[in-house]
Amino acid sequence: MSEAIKDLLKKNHMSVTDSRLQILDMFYHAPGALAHADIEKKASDKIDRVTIYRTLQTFEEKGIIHTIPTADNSVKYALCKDQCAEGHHHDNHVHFVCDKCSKTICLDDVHVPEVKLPKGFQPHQSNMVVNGFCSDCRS
Amino acid sequence: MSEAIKDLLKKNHMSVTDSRLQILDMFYHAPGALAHADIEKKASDKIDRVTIYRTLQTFEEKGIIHTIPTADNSVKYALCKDQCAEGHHHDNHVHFVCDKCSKTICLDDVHVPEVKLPKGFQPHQSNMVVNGFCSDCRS
DNA sequence: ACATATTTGCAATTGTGTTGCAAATTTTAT
DNA sequence: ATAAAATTTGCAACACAATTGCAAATATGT
Repeated sequence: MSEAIKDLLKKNHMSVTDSRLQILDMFYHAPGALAHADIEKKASDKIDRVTIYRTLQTFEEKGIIHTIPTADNSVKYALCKDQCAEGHHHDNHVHFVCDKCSKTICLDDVHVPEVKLPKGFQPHQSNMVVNGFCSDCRS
Repeated sequence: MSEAIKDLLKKNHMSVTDSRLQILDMFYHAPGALAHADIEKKASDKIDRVTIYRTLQTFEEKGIIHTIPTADNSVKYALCKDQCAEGHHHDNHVHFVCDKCSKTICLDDVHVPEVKLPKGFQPHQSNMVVNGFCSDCRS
């Protein structure tokens, strides 16, 4: 099962270690985005807090995961659907945060619409986060 | 000069204090959004860290300022253009963050477009942040 | 299998935000 | 204008999140 994950690490020129395999595996099986705390809790063999921070940072730099700009300023991460270029993300999809179960989901197929900015502004990247009830939680 | 600011405080049933006048004044004269740290630095008569936190929180509850969901998960505040209802914000404008000077600006006239969500998702609120170069910084 | 390079875990440190409480300030009623 | 009541402030202490330096452990390339 973890062969594919190992390959992903190798393809990105990273050493294959237990922590990395375990964390990447979590992302592949998670229902939505993961926060540092989620990973810390779920890790079966305890992984050091610091290692988790460093792993997330490395994954992000390599373009394997991306951070999600939530409205409540908490930090969550999710897999980049298509590999992003190293040091350069290009995922322009909308993110959804459920107000009830607080699951955070990448809507890979919904991409952020363009907006017309006032004169002089030069846009590089747009982020959009929608809050509401997810399909599991709406009554 | 601060008469208008005093009135705003009174209108919202808040005691008129030096810290509040000073902080509100900063917002009225700031070029963009302010972070807690900005206020702490700029305050001429030093205002206690805790007082700043509490003042920002109160202003937000009263609908005088709103938080801005930046992509880097830092917390910034800006004036609500029209008074928001107490405990209920209704500003649906796009925010712009400059990648060079990192000024954060409310684009009051650009409002967040609707997006079509997948089946089952029930949206309540949308936030959009655009990064790029502001009118002062584009070359 | 060994030497080299990378990663990990620990301890210590920094940063951010919160809470309780007494002193100071503001408001309200007189 | 003054005194009592209510609110706000500043300080100390705390809780939690995140970063750094460094030695020990693990992974890689030959």
